[in-house]
Amino acid sequence: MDESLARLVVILGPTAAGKSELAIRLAETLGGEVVACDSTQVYRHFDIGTGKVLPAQRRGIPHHLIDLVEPHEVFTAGEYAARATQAIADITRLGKLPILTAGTGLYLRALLEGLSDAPTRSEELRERLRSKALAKGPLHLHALLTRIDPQAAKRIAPRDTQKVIRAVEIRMLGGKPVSEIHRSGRKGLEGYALAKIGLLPPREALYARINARVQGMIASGWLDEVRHLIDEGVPREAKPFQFIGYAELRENLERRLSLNAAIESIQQATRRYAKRQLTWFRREPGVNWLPGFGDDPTIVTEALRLAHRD
RNA sequence: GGACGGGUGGGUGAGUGGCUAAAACCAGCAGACUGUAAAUCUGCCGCUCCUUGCGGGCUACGGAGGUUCGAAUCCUCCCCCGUCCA
Repeated sequence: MDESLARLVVILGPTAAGKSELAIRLAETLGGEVVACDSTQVYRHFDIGTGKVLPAQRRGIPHHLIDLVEPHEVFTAGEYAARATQAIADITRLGKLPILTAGTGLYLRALLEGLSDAPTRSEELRERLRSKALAKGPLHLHALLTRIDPQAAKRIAPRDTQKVIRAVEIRMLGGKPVSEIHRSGRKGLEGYALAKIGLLPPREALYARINARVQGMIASGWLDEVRHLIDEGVPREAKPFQFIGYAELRENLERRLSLNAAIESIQQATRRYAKRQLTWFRREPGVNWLPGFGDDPTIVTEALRLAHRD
């Protein structure tokens, strides 16, 4: 492999597979720093439920791209890509090895492959479209998209209002059909030799670990965290309150849901999330899949070998 | 011992003679996804066969019989569960 390229290790896999732990181990032995690729960990104050590695557990390894914005702010894949590119360059310049822990497929793709030059989201336009969808039904918006951008409409399910709105937005703000914009420039990350390591524990074991992890989060004060967020006035519409668990626990605090029911529902949502992550990552090219958890010694050994090989 | 109510596919549960392999929901599986992505959305979901078709066969609504051209649905007996009375 090209000696002039800087190395970049990417650890990807479903939630609870042990990405963070593996990243720290690799960082310790290879002289690296961790860069999170996780859409939820960029939010400050939402710590336990998002599975952040807290400073005390980082064993001196710097962690980047965590706690970037306040709960009421909107964060986007494009912004992530820009900041991650910067962080990776900075780490490399210091002579350290950047190690990405990727749970959010879209963010990883935005970073590695880049995004097309499409307009960023416009809250005003979205508000208009959303109320229209509410008044006339989700299919109405799709019909509108079919009129202004038939190609894009064909690729989006009529009821997928979120994606329909995005397509309409691109078409209206960008002045060109979505397909045309997507065909144009897409600048990905360049200049790095990638080592992609995928964690793929057996499904049953993964689910068991997810269940246990949710219990563990509760035991370590997740409810207090949520109570505190509410007391601090974080509005219920704030984006991070959509993350798995936060809505359920708020309901529990409002006495509308028993703790057991909340826990079960969180475990279930997390299992489904893990499945969606696996579906996404399966298509990721060039991944070296390891059949176990990131804290398993044999997996660590394998991962070290893969991280070295370039 | 008596009186009711009930036993349906992995779960909850609708169906009360043919349009029913059996609604709906959940779980599960598979998939899509270029700025909300821990989001949003789609498909499959008894077994099996093939020429993959609104295709064929088999099995299925507690058990065993019966009525009927036809039964998850009606009748008989039995088993189990719940509530109430003794």
